[in-house]
Amino acid sequence: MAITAQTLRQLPFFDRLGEEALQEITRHIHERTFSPGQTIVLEGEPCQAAYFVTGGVVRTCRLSLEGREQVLAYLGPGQFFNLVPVLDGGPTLATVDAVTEATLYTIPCDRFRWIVREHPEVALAALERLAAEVRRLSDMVEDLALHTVRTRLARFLLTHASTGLGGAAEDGQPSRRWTQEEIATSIGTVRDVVGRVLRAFASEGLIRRERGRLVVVDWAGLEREAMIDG
Amino acid sequence: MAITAQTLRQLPFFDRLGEEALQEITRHIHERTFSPGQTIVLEGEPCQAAYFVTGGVVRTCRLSLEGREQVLAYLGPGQFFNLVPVLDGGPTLATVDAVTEATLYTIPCDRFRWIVREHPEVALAALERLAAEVRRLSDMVEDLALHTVRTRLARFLLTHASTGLGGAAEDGQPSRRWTQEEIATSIGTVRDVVGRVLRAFASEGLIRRERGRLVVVDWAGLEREAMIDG
DNA sequence: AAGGAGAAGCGACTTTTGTCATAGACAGAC
DNA sequence: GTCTGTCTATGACAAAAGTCGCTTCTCCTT
Repeated sequence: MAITAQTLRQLPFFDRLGEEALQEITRHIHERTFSPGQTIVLEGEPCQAAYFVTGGVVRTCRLSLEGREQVLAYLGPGQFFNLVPVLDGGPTLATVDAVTEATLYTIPCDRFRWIVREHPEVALAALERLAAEVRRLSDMVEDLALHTVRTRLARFLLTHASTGLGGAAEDGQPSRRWTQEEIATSIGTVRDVVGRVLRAFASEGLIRRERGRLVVVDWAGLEREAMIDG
Repeated sequence: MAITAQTLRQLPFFDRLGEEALQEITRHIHERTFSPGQTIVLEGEPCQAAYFVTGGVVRTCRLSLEGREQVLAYLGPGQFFNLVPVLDGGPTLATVDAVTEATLYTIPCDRFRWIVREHPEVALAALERLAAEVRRLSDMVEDLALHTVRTRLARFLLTHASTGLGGAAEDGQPSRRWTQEEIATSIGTVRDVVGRVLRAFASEGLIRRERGRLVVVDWAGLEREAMIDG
């Protein structure tokens, strides 16, 4: 598929640019496709390019020497990664791999830096995005440092299950189906512990588990576990 | 002390601005002083202003309902806080209080936003700063999610003790003296545990403890505990 | 329909972390 | 000096988190 100024304009970052600028940028963008599980960039490597997700889902994560991993974010269409290393020229911040089949637009590092310098609108868009990132990460730090796995799991359930979690939810929202392993790497623990706490929640009547799906039964109760306000 | 274009120019963010712009900005900046322990901004409040530290040390932290706290950063002269809420207009991200007597320059929110929009140099400086912040926070998340207290404490010692920790270090660097409580809130645990692990390190000959000061004895050994590389 | 791979269930056990209670050490205030 | 408040030492204990081993379930492939 050809990359045109039209397709570019649909992305954040570029939605406020003029026609000529878009034309110019178009020449430096390439589209790449990755299959599930494939690694896109590796933590610690020198920064090569900036990436836009245009289709599918990718995740950024950190891994420890013992093989445990911590997911920093799941990213879908319209979202961006590698912004930090592109801006500061440092090594890649986290490993990114494709969760589903994913298509990405890539822009070489120096080219993107040039765009940011030449087009204040883009710089402002980048600021917004980084600010959001700082917010998210601060919340993660607080969660990990100050709350138990039980609390973190309750919060995860509240934010990821509208009414049911996994498969098509009852309200029609086809929310993603999460494995215990995925939940574990999102909230900073291991699969077994997630399973144990889910069992506890189920036996306390907070959630129901049917055919591998999780359904929130007692929303208020879960909120209590999540210690929303006080 | 009057705030002049000269004093402003010594700060990051403004060091690349022209004379007239600085003059203009000067009119909107106020200086305030805080005494140790005093709260400067409170997490969750609507954003009032952007702050520059010009003297002393402040810290940003999050607190839990149980009274535990997690320090996100210690900031000294030349450093900035409240950048995120100023940019995105959201609530204040973390509580900030003065560690020592501290003097700050404050710029009203909307005024700073205006400066960022009008002066791309400032926007770029802000990008740099946010990028650094994202890096730091990502590291914290990894540490908290994937490493034990023992490992985190070893890392803390390595990064905060050039050769000795607390009081004037042997190499002349008058590195700050840390209480166990402060260490605990920095690495996401509680005082008692820090004390316990320090005792362990001491009995294993990794550090020495003299008159309330900590001295790294076996740097390589500590690096092993910190799991630097593999 | 059988086989297999990935996911989940579950119990026993270990380690790590957090809590509590109490005592000592030390520095500065008066 | 004595007092007082902050910091530290230390052990006993409780709770949370992580590890292991093995079973069971499900869905997909052949």
